[in-house]
Amino acid sequence: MIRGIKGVKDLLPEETPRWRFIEETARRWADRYGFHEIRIPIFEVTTLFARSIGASTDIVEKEMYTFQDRDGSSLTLRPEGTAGTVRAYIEHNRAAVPVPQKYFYFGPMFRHERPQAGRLRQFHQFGVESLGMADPRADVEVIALLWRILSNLGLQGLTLEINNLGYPADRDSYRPHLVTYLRQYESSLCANCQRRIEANPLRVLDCKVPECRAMTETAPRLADSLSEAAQAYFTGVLHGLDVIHIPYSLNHRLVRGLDYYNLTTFEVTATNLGAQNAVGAGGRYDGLVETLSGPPTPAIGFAVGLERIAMLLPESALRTTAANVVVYIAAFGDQGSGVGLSALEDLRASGIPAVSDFRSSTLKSHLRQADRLACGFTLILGDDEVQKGTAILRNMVTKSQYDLPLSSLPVAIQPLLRSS
RNA sequence: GUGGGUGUAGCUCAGUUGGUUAGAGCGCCGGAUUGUGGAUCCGGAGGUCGCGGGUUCGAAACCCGUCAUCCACCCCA
Repeated sequence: MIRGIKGVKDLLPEETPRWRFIEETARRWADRYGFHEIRIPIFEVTTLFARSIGASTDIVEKEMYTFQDRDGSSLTLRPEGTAGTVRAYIEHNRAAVPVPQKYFYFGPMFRHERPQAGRLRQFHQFGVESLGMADPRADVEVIALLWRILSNLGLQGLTLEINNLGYPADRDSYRPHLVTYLRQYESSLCANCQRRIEANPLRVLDCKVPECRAMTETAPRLADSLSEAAQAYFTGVLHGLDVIHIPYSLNHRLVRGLDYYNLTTFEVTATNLGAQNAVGAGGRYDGLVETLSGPPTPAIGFAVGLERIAMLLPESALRTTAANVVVYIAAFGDQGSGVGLSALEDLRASGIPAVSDFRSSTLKSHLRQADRLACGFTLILGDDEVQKGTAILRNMVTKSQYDLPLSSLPVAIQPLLRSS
């Protein structure tokens, strides 16, 4: 048996309704906030990701699906959506379009990680990117959209955490202070964090090991090294969130894993998600467009993990939207089978959903299938009916039956379906 | 990449210190009802015990290896 690839899942028909519900909700809110859909390729030139995400990040160092094209160039399955979106923004000179460029996207992302609860190798994200506006209200707009979508889906136990990473210059002046502090207590940090002191000291703040947490509790804070401009900007964002009543909590430890973030960063976490508890996250990335050789462009965005949302989505959220009435065609016998095929087609042509199971040859098995398929009505069509030029419509709930003329089936059936 | 758990029927799982023919519930098929579904009753089908080796008179069980899967570390959505 050929199996699917490790960490890559099939979504069977039983689960696609909840995915459609999530996608439709996200689309609806994105539309209300003035974001427009963009569809970008699932693979790009490798250097795009290396330059945007950061060459020393885990994603780029050991998690990308990279392969050689036939001409020898290096391509990579996208591990996230921002890089490609920004590439498209630059390539199509969207900076010249005189309105804010606000995009959203859906799609699969690929990272070679060890699968576990809430983590797959092919997973799906919904994300938005707001390009061109260096205004705290743009941050508020993006965060509000994220919060509205998750709240509207009925997800419970969510927390919005937010932090200010400041400008690159702020972090440059802060980093030596932090490193000096960490060096003092190097021996009591976990092995990982000892390595991080050189590679990425800010990530030590995000470590979950209790000893490291205790150590960093009294570490110098980035917040104290921030420039006035960065502090003023962040104050503007928080004020905006207050004004529109989006609940948040400050988390000075919140450091994102991608290099391109600055100023506002945020993350929504959920209880009941296991170890991978981030549902969605994002932040401002004012330098990225320039890094990729585009014009200076402020920007902010987020991405949410659709698998994680699907895990959290309460069953009650999938309110059974009054399903279409489906007619089951129970056609059997030499003549009934043939007439049944045209009855199916006639109903469908007039907009009535109709199904049948062609394996069934007796009325009994047909009715059983109609029941399993939860069809509201069954059209019984055997040789006797064909002789009389009629068909019997059975209401599967009330069990009442009506004789209908075969010659005008769709017309005769309509009012009976509606009255149910 | 590292660590741990679990692999027995379509599904969820039992299976005694190693001992006859490997079980249950649900599901499936058929009959009671030869043209009327769900409920009930009766009957039936369905298993290379993940795979490969080893120990043993004898292995689903013990040992080694391997694969798959889940969870955690790490990392992240």
